[in-house]
Amino acid sequence: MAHQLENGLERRTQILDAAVVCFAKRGFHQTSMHDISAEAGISVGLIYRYFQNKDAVISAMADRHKKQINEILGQARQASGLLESLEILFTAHCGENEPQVVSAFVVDLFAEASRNMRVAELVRDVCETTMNGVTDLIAQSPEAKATNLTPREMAELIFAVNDGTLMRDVLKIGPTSEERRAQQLKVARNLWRLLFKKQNEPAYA
Amino acid sequence: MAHQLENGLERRTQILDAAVVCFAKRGFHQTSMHDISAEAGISVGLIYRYFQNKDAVISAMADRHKKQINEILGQARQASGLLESLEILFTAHCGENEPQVVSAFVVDLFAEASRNMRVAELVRDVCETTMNGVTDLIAQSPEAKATNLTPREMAELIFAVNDGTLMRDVLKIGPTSEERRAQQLKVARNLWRLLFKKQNEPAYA
Amino acid sequence: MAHQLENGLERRTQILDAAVVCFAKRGFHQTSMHDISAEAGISVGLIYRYFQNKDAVISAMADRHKKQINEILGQARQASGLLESLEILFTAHCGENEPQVVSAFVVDLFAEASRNMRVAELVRDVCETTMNGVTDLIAQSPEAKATNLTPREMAELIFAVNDGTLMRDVLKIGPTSEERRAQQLKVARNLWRLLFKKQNEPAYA
Amino acid sequence: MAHQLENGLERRTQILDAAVVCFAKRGFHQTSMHDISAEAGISVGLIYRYFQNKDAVISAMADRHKKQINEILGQARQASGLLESLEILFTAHCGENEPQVVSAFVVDLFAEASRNMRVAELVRDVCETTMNGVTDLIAQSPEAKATNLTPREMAELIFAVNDGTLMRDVLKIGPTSEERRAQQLKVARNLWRLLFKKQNEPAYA
DNA sequence: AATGAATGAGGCTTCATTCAT
DNA sequence: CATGAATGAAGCCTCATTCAT
Repeated sequence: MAHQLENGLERRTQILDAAVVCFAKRGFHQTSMHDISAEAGISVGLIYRYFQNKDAVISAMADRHKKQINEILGQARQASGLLESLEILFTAHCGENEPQVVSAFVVDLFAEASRNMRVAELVRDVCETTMNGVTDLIAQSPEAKATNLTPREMAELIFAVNDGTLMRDVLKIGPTSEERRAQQLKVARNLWRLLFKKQNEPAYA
Repeated sequence: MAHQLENGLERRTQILDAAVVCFAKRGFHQTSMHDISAEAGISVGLIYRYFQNKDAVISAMADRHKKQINEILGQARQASGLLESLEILFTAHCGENEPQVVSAFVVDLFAEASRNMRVAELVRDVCETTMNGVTDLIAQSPEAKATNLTPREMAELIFAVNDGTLMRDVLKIGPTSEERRAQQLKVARNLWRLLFKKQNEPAYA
Repeated sequence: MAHQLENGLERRTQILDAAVVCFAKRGFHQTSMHDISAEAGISVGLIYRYFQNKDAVISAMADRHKKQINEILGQARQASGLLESLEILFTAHCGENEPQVVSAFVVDLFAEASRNMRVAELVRDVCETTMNGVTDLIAQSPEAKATNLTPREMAELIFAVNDGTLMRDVLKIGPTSEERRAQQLKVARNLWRLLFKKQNEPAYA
Repeated sequence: MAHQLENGLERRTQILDAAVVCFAKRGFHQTSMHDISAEAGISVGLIYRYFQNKDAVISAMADRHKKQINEILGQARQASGLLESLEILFTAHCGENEPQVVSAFVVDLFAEASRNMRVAELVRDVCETTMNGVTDLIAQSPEAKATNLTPREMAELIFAVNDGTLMRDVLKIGPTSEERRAQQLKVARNLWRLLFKKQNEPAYA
């Protein structure tokens, strides 16, 4: 029984892993169920044992995305300083080889959210949760500069920059992905520098 | 002949007007040619007289988007101050009744850019052109604060915020669209305030 | 415009003609849309211009069946005597070469009626209309024997026999279809003889 | 071994019991093997241990139907009079709570017979056996009126009415199933009255 | 120039059947 | 004996595209 549940979860994971590859490559609605099954190395029919239909796969992907983001938020909370937290959050979508979050997929997710209520709710929830989490981190941090901005407003700026960077990432501007990521991080850091002192920077400096 | 060209242009415009409505509502790939023809009040076949195929319609949309953004950039350049310029650029996607730029469409456009080279090139071009334009505006402006940031870096931050805001806009968070727009503008202004002095603010203050 | 309507009707008729052949041969649910299109000599997609889906084809078939039966009832009403009327009604489903009503199709129609409300209503309506029609014919006819049966009861018996004969017809019992039909007619006539005098038979005989 | 055969028979019965429920509800070809397994409370695979394939289930159902009808014919033969015999036969398909014969299933069976030789033979056999049985009963009965009809012809009429009634039964005309059954029985009795004297009715009356 | 009927490939989904456990 | 995961063929339906009128 436990074995079956395990198997069920593994299959779902296997399918979602295949799906995210396809979705990132071709988008939700240009990806056929056959594409997913081929990528997963299973038959089409098997997908339907684990997901009611294609929409359910999309919703499950959105759901998994939410969980991944929440995990990353958890990691960010445990970082030793605000800037490190922000870096963890920011870097989520540009991890070395296999980014935990694939920009093309996320942009598609937002596009889908504008038409698919189920997805919209999930994405909204992600946004609110992370926004609140970061607002708290900022509020508890001694590093805020005197900018006349509330922690909430700072968080809003930070996420606007993160999301904008993510959105532009799909354009693949820049020679290599490494350079692109470095460039993106520099932009974000420029904002952080406007908002926060370095952790080890003395307050009076 | 001139008349026919006129007609041709009008037809193309009519079709693209219909297409953007459909694309924003349903996305590129869930919009059928029939949807567009119905929205335009013409027959399906007629679309093929003015566009080679559906992809050509999408490309033409991207092209038109590029022109619209360039127009807005032109307006921004003629504004009397940097902040006004930025506001013109920012407000492009949340004009009162009929926004010149519809967020759901733009997010779809970016999603499409990640798969469609022709679209990717157009969008990249838009980004570079506007980025350069704004960098110039900043460089020529006396309003920059001493932030250790180059005009380019400031422009990067500004566009990251603009795009991030656009992307989140599709989530329709906020009770009314007016309130949503007001909130979005506040976020952007918070960044501008970090970067620039008010136009009439004396330099020595 | 009239031409298009004509065409529309012709196409529908063409499709329904093909459908009834397939339905009689294989049954509603073993007939594929491809079967119908092949029989009609058109493409699958074209069927969907004239019918919303397969169920709509089935419903339309039921509807057409209803109209055909009503036509036959009309002919029966204009016959010169009760027995001739009954013969017209009875013979409807065993016309010489191309029976107006194909027994296998009708049995399927009844089977479908037990699961498909739309079809059930149509079939019920056919039954009631014809039953009422024959009841009237009997009531107005001088040929009824003194059997203590009301016209309605006679009609009920007559239709029970007609339908039972139709149902058994699908078993193809009997060497040739001609002999089968002759045999079926004999059974029906045996009932009629129990109920009615011959038209030219004097009442006192 | 005996135990296994027993088990085998029980399993087959269990499966056929489930199948007839599904078949009556949805028809042969809209019933999936999964439907049957779910109704029987067993796994899909198990059905294939007892039946070669779906067609074999259908054939077995037809076979069982034949046996049930033969049983009913046996009961009818042991009745004390012709009319009672006929009533037993007629009532078979409208037994109080769980009719021994479900009309929707039988109509489907006839529909199937028109395409499936194996089923057709079984149904033909049922028809002939019962027809012969009733012909004999009539021949041996003193209750026949002087109608100039042979026992065979009477049997034909009786079965035509029985089958016709069965076929119409699927339309569920009439408020309650009790009333419907009462009405159906009245129709059949009207025929019987035309053909036979009451059992205790003196011959000279 | 304009229509919309027609095509047919391709996508989503179901389901009979098999087979490893 | 029993399960149910797995397969893949086949069915329904949509839609980009063409073409006769």
